[in-house]
Parts: sequence; C-alpha cells; structure tokens
Amino acid sequence: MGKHSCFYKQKLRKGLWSPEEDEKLVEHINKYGHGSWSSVPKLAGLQRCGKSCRLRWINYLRPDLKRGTFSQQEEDLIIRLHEAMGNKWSQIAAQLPGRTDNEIKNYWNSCIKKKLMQSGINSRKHAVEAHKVAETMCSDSLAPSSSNLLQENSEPNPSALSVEPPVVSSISNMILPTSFHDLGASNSCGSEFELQSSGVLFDGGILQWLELLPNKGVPIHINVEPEELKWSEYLNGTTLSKNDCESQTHGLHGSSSKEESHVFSASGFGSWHEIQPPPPQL
DNA sequence: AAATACCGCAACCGCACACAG
DNA sequence: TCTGTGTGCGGTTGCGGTATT
Repeated sequence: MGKHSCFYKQKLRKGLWSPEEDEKLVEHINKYGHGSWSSVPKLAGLQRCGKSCRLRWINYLRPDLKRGTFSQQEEDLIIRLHEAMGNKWSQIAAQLPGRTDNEIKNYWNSCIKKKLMQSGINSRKHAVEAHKVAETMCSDSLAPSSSNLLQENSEPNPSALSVEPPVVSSISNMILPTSFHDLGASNSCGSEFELQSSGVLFDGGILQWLELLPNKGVPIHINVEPEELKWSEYLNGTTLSKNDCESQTHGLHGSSSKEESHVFSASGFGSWHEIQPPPPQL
C-alpha cells in the first residue's frame, strides 16, 4: 500500500491543532458525521490529512472523553488488562470508557511502567510468566494445544488465550467474559470464566506484581463488546448515558489550557441525552 | 533571571488489515 | 483473485510546561 495519500499532498498542516481547526472539525462532524475521513478535511475546510483529523477527533475532540488524571481504580484496571493483553491499547481502552488508547498508552509509559520498575517488578517479564503459567495450567487440565500461548517473541498472545479452557491464569481473580471475541476468543464454557489464583504456581511470579495493587482482590469484569465502544457509534447514539455525556462534556471544558477555547454542547450531538450504555454482560 | 534537564502528552509515522471495485 | 484506498493500531518523536541548578 505504501504511504497515505496525504503524504504527497502539499500545504497540509502538521503539528498542534489550533482552536480554530478544532472548531471546524467539531462543527463539521456535528453536522455531517465524519463519513470518509479522507474527505473530512476538504469538507471541513482544513489543511490537514484525514488521518490527522481522525486522530484529533478520537483522541481529543470526542465529546465522551473523560480526560483528567487516572483514578486508582483505572490504574489498577490498566495494569491487570495489560497483564492479560499486553500492549493491546485499543482493547484496554475499550474497557475504560472515556479513555483513549493513546492516553492509556502514554499513561502506561510515563507513569505505571515507572512505578512498577521502582517496585522492582519488570512488568513485561511477569506478563510473559503469566502466560507461561497459563500454559502450564492449561496443559495440566483441558487444553488440547497450548503451545501457542507464548509466542516466539514472548509477547502475550491474547488470541492464544482464546482457545484455552476457562482457567487461564492467575491474574488476581480477574474475570474475563467468554465474549473475548475481539481477541479472537471462542470460549464455550459459560458466560464468563474466572481466573483463579494458585498459591503454588504463582509464588514469586505474576502475583508478586499484582500484589502491589491496593484492591488486588477485586474481580474485574470485562465487558468485551468492542464494537460498542467504537467512537463512530457514539454518533449513532448507542453507548453513552446522559451522565456520561454530561460529565465528559464537563471534562472537556476542563481540559488542558492548550485547547481550552472550544466548548461542546451535549445537545449538539443529536441524541446524546437519549444514549444508553450497553447492558452489563454478567 | 537564565540555562538546562526532565517529563507528560499530543501528534506523527509506518505497517497491517478490511473492503470495495 | 488482484489492486487500490481507507481505516485502525502500536511505536516513536518532539513540543511545551515545569523543576532544578
């Protein structure tokens, strides 16, 4: 495929977005939706490539963004999800409404990683260990083939998890649903499975890291319906509650000083107030 | 007060995938 | 089936703010 067409176009702006550009983009999407991103800059009167517009919208202008500092709960969740998924930021972000993959990725690289390192825990190493353990457990139980749990590069392999039996690893009582389909999952053992701790298996392993978490015993319920979290569906009014809209709109108002000039109205997005969150999948 | 170092985060880059024609 | 285009994602870069000297 090669480079994007925008690469070749001249006079396209790069770098930080100005408030005026933000305003144009928001106004355009409010009115018409984005349609094809490649056509957005032209229709909106922006000297940007479509890709840049998309990124700007998703990571900053989207009205449902929470922004602000991460709560302890969010941080814990990120750590556990990262343990299970590796650097699948988009999938991790799907479990944290109002957070973007970019935001989480940045937070991980700038804060969480540092904290874990300071605690003497190498998260990557332990992520790998988690999967090794999972492999052991699976081969001890039902798994017909668990060799693909650990890839050559030792990267956690979520899709490999998908074909494994319910007990996958010890990720601190993490509960994962069978609808792990965005990871390629096809678990047929009920509506969800629970990842149990095993004191013997995990002594000195992954639990060591997870023991650092303040609410380590709290199960995490992952509603893996990534499609529901695709931003484009927000425009169709399928995922946000009124409270979400209000709080997130408010959050946007309180965003960083760099981009404080634009203000959103929840009503400007059509049926925000009617949007309901997806039903919990328990 | 100025210079420098450090840090967080927005944005870009390049690749892979999906899909229409 | 092949090709071109659009989109999504993860990794990386570099700017701007803040802390330190």
